[in-house]
Amino acid sequence: MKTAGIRDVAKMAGVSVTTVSHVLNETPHTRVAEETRSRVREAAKSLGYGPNRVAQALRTRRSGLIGLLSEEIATTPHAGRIILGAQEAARAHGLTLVIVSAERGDGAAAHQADVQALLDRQVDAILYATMYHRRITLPPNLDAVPAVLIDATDTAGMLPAVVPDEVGGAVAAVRHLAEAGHRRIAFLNNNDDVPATHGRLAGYRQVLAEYDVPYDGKLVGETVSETPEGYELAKEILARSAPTALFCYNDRMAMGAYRAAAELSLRIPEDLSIVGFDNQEIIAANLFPALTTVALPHYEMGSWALETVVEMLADGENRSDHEWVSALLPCPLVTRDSVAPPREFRPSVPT
Amino acid sequence: MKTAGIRDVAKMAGVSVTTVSHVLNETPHTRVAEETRSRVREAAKSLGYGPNRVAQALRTRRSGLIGLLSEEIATTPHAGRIILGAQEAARAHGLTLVIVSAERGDGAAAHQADVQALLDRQVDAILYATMYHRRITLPPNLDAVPAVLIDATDTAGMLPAVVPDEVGGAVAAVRHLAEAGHRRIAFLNNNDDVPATHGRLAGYRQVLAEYDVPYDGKLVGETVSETPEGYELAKEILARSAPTALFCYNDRMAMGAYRAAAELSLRIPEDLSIVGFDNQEIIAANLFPALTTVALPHYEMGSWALETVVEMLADGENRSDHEWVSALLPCPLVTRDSVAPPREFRPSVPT
DNA sequence: CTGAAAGCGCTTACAG
DNA sequence: CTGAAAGCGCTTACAG
Repeated sequence: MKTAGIRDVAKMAGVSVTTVSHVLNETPHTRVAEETRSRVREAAKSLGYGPNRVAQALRTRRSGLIGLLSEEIATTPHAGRIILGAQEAARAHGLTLVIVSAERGDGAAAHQADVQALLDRQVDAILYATMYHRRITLPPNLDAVPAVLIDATDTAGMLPAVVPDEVGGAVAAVRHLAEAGHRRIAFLNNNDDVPATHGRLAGYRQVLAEYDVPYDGKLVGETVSETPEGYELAKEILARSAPTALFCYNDRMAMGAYRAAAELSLRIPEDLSIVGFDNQEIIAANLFPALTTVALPHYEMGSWALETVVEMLADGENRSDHEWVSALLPCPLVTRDSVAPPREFRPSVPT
Repeated sequence: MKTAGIRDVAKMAGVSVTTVSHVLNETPHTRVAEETRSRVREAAKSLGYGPNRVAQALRTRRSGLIGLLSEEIATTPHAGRIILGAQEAARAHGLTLVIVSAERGDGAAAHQADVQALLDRQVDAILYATMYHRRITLPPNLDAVPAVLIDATDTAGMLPAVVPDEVGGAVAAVRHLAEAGHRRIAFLNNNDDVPATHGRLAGYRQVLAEYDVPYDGKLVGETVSETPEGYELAKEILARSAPTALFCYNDRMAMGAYRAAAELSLRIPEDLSIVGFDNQEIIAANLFPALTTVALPHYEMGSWALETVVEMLADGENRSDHEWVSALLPCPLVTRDSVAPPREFRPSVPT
């Protein structure tokens, strides 16, 4: 039971394979009698014919394959959402995603072999994703096809890149707190030298400036972004500076802050408001009260990257890679139940 | 700057393309002078030649592509781990994974189009994964190539399938509790009609029997496996039956149970031991105390499926799909800090 | 309006 | 030990 080929369709319709190809592909500038067209289409359908994409690829030098190289596919749902965004966009263009999950670490050399494997597969383009927003050095062979970076920028700045707007996300979070009336807002930051750390701090300071509240170093702390450390840091800052709200570097840290609050008998959000970052659903939605946080646009980055690569493929002759514009995608605030006005601002109307 | 082809290598080495093909592929039963071989290899290396896999695929009728159809890629890290397991096994065999994320739901008809797209791509085999362990109806065109089911079994039982050993996982969890001395162990179950629900209950009962403790319906409750409901259910059972330990259907439910315990001023694990299921790292490792739970073997299911499909491909002539054996993969217990002996069993040695 | 033929880059009997 | 040639299933100038 081998599957039907174009020759079978031609035979059945009583035409040449040339004609079959033309009608099935709707080749422009080709006159084929309408009657012939429908004969061909019927034959194709009744044979369940689908063109062999491998043969097409060899002939047209377009494989319709897009390579996605992603670090750390397994650890968080983040990579999954990038994949989903890219995959759905790919499907809309008749493209197929081929995935290779690279070793962790920015070993450009290590990734070179993965890129080569993709290149041998004749992928039309490559999406290169890291597990969190950072600057990387690219494997040199990545220049063989159009490529875009996801959640990363390259140190040489040669490739279009799509990254989350860390500053904007932090602004949304802190402004949300400020609008609720908070002025003593602590920031529990991470201490890595990554864009998220700097960007979120910048957003925090920007909102402070907007509201004319002076930056107070005692309200800001740094630690590795893990829950136990988040707990320690939250306890320390809560004890030291009595903030009415906490802006946490990420949801895991917020989880630690929840515990610190509970230990100090601070109710959330009545006594203390908390905003996180990342929108890790499984944490944010399941914490009690559910955590208001900022979402990272992984799905959107995946689809943006795919769409961009499609444009590059269409317009490849006219521009070189670095002339393509990069994107800063918004990090929307996801409102749940962890924010309320501070005690002193609370209107005296009982709920 | 087009990439080198086999012809370029042949020219450079001063041999025919036939010879190049033979030495690079190490075709068995082919005598080629060692001196010629090294000339060819040097030429290939200096040109950076890698065979065009598309052309190879067309010629050999083996694409080296394995399709992975997965529902719900984005929601949990589960799919990511399946992908990773399959991808790493694929790489070891020189195979490449192509991913399509299917619509949620078991619409065999909807998935048929996705399978067809994979088939048009000439994938050698298909891995068909669902987002959680369940029984499904297969799209009819899935029989065109070797296929294996991941985390699912098909109602017709035609395909090899790899699923987690739900019973065994529950046994490990409950036995762990029993070994610590617990006898009043509550089970907070899910109320869906899925294998996990039935399997985990069976495992629970099995351990009870082992320890000669009679099954007590009052210690078992069902709810949808979400945190708020888990909280309600835990509170109810804790109040009603005073268990010394809780076995939770999954980690999210355990998260609700933690809150119930806190509200009742029950310390974990001193006053109450809790075991979860799923090992959702981000919850289990970040809860306080860290949650002892049972891991689902997603990575292992991915690699098992890939390896099986490779065997089917190698031995395809001799057996039909349904003669291949399915697998029940172990769900190992991951010990963290949420289990201790019950009060009455505690040795009087202070820690 | 339709078709014969070349060729994409390989592999593989087959011949020598 | 090595090579000439056919062919995988398509698309695409080109001719008629």
